[in-house]
Order: sequence, then structure tokens, then C-alpha cells
Amino acid sequence: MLKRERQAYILHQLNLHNKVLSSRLSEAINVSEDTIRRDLQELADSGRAIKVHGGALSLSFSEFNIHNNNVYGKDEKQIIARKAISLIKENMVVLTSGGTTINELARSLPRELKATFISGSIPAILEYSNHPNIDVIVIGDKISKNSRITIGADAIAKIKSLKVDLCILGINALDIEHGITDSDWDVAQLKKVMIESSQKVVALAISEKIDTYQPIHICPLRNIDYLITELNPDDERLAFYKKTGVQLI
Amino acid sequence: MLKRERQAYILHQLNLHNKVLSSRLSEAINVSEDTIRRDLQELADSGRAIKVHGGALSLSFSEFNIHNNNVYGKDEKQIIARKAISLIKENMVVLTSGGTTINELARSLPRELKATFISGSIPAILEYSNHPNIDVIVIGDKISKNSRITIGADAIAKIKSLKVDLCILGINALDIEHGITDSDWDVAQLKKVMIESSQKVVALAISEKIDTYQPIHICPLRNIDYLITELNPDDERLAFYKKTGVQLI
DNA sequence: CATAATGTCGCAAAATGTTGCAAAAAGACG
DNA sequence: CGTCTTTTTGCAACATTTTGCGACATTATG
Repeated sequence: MLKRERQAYILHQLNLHNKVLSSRLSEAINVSEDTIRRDLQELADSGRAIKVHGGALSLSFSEFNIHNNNVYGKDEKQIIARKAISLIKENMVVLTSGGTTINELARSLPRELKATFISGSIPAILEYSNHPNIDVIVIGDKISKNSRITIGADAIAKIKSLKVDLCILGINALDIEHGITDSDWDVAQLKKVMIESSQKVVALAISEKIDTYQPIHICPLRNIDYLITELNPDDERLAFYKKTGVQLI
Repeated sequence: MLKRERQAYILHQLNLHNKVLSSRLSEAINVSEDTIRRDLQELADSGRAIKVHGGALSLSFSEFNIHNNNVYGKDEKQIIARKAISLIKENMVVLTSGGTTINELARSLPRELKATFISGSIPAILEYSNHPNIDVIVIGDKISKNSRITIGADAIAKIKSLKVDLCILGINALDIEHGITDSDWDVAQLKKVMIESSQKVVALAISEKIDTYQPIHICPLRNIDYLITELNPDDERLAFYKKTGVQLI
């Protein structure tokens, strides 16, 4: 990878995540951390990034604009996104729901990954379609203003006609008794059919959603193949879920 | 391989991959790296590539280009967008194509306007869905990376099933003899059915697209109800079009 | 304050660039 | 056709840039 190209990549990552870690960049681009540091130094010198111990921050951090467009719990969601990405193999067809965790996943997809992503989430589609090697298929229908995903009979019918390799759901609530639940009826309907249309189902949830529930039922825990949180799979808060046979990551 | 031929090949590779390595090119074309370097130097001097240590990058890497998100001919497009908006009445159902002119339109929609917009253009959908009073319906299908709109049989079938009040098309080329034409086959198919599915058709074009044509035929001028350019409707460059019965705005 | 993670510095190896030059190729012209 | 000029190309010597490594300093964190 050329130096200029690398720096452009770093800037791109900075725009997406507002922060980069030297360690992770060095892994991703496959150069030594020294090189990354020198790049960050140059970017900092030319005023395009703010260098800090361990990596760099986007310029938006320098300003006192704490009007943060930061998604709540962003770090946790990045951890979850990385774990989820490890399940996606070359040339898979992946169906994804909406939500900020999914957006984080979309932003974090490695450049080299070749796959097909199907979604009705506008922000996710945007990220997918910026990716050089990913084919994107859009589920059409009316956009729900709250969730910024397409909902309705057409969307449901379309999803029903699919049978994809992997379904990745950002979920709102789960507990042992009720399984996976949600607060939005339309979204719940969609998630139900998404689960039916997939070989394997991955549920993404930050730990604070564990042991909570919402009024609308989506599915029991046994319909989920993988549960991903930011916690270590051996964490005691997940002990009950381990017994249900869901694979924790 | 001749010099000219070689440079054309290099540019082609640049467009394809956004980067070239001197080493690879020298292998591929079977000339010394010196020669490649001289070629890259010339391409850089004439502003067709960005030379960096180890090879060259496509112009899209240039900071300048990225920094100003200036769309080409932005001012003209804003004028066109304003004129087009004047045709949209309360509670209309509007079908729009893709393209930068349409994006400008989407950005410029007045806050109070209540209407339903149907589109397969990702950037346009994004703008529409930010709007407080607009219902958005997404045409689903596979995303074409070039044009960032959904294309394919599903999209066409969906559009065929509609009958909307207004269709607003950003167009690539029009002249008296060929009518409206385009360079992308898939996009042209979509535009054809969009025209059929609408009561009234509006064509948007900056003046430099007037009296030009592209290989793929979309429709004759008589299928268009309104033609909007940044020019005054009485401008002499539009005189011929006036006679065809198209309403100029 | 101890420990691990990160950063800095100088250095050397490898890759890439530059320059001047001469041979080959192509073109110009009587 | 032969001679001259110009352009193009590759080579060799030398300069520069880039990169990773190791020794040592600094910072973060519990």
C-alpha cells in the first residue's frame, strides 16, 4: 500500500469513527506501528488529525463542540461490530436489520471483504454502498421515520422470498423468559421474517439490553445461533444464556 | 507498445483501481521502471494523475477534489432545483431518478412541503428521509455502484406498478433528433418505465447537455411535459425545443 | 509505584527516484 | 537512399524516501 493511500485510508477511518488506534491500523494495513505513527505525525502536522497516545482523533474533537453526534455506547458497539464481522466469510449473503450497532458494523467492514449485503436500513445501505467490494441489495418499501428502515408488506414479502447465509440483527431487549423483544411493531415483524429467511442468525446487543424486555415478541432465544455483546463470553452476566445453547461470542 | 498506448493503459488502470505501482506496470508492459516513471511524470504534469513514491494515484485522491464537495455546475443545478420545486404541489406523489441535479432538488425542498417521494437513488432517499413532512418510498433492488441507484428487474416491476402524479428526471443528454438519451443501459430502462408510470414528466438538464446525445435511447421529446434548465425559457438556445410543444420553465 | 503499553530516536536495509549519458528507434529532408 | 535530427529507451551511479528494528524514554492505569 502506498503512503498516500494509507494516509487517505486513515483519514477515512477517522471520519467514520472519529478515532483510530495505532495498533488496529497497523494490523489492518499490515505495516509496523512505527509507520502508522509517522503517518499520524504527518497528518497531525498538516492539521488533518489530532495525535494522542495510542492513536489519533478526528478534528471534530478539538472543538468544544460537545454537541456530540456520538452514538451512545460507541466503543461497546465497535467491539460488537468487530466480533460480528469475524462471522462473515468471503462471498456470503448477509441480511442486516437497522440500528446503530449495525451502522457501526457497516462502517467497520474490512476493505478486502467480498460479500453481498441485503438491508432496508438507509444508514447501513449508505455505508455498504461506499465499500469497494460489497454488493448491496436494497429492500424497498416505505421508510419509517423513527428507525430509518423500510417497513411494510412489500419489505416483508421480499425478505420472505430470500434464503440467505447469515442474518445479523441489532436487538433492543432480550431475556430468558421472553426471548428477543422489541418496542416497534413494524420492526418486529420484519425481524421475524428475517430470522426465518436465514440459515444462521446473529443477535447483537450491548450488555445493558440483557435481561430487559419490550412489549412485542420477536422470537425465543433458541432461534438465535450467536449472541454477541461487548462482554467476554465467560462473563457471569451471560451465564444463563450460555445454558440455552446460544453460542456466545 | 507505443508510448501513447502505454499511457492510455496506465490511465485505464488508474480508473479501474485508483492506483498503480511502477513496479507492476513495468512488469505488465515489459518496459523498464524508468520509462514508467517518465510516463507517470507526464501524466502528472498534464494533471491526469497524482504521482507518489512507488506509483501514482487517481485524481479522486486529490485533497482538493475531496475537500470541496462541490458538484460540477452546482449553481446552475440549484436554479434548476428551485424551478422544479415550483411544480410540486401539496400531497403529490413524485417519482424521481438519480443524479446530482436531483440531489440538489432533494436538499432544497421547503420544510413545509407535504408530499410523497418515491426513488431508488440512495443519496436522494437520504435527503428525503431527513425531511420532516415527506413520506419516502424506496424502490428496492441491487445498487449500481456508478450511479448509486437501485437497478434491475425488481425495480422496474415496482415502478411499472405505480401511477404517480409527477416524475422528475435528471437527464444526461437531449437533442431534437434523438430525444432523451443516456449512456447507461440499466438507468435508461428505469427512466423509460418511470416516464410511463407518471401523469406528468419533468426533465431537468443543465444547458450544456442540450443538443448532445448518448447511445441509449430513452424517449422522444414529446413524452416530456416540462423541460427545466438554468436558462431563461426564452433563451435562443431553447428555441427549437419550444416548437416541439414541451413546456419550458 | 510498578507494569504494560506507547512513543521517540537513531540507524541501516530496501525500495524508489534522479540524473547524465549513450544506444536504438523513428522521423525529416534533400 | 543516406544523413542528420529528434525522440525514446535502458543503464549505471548516486540521491532520496520509506520502512522496520532495537535501545531507551514516556505515558497510562490500577
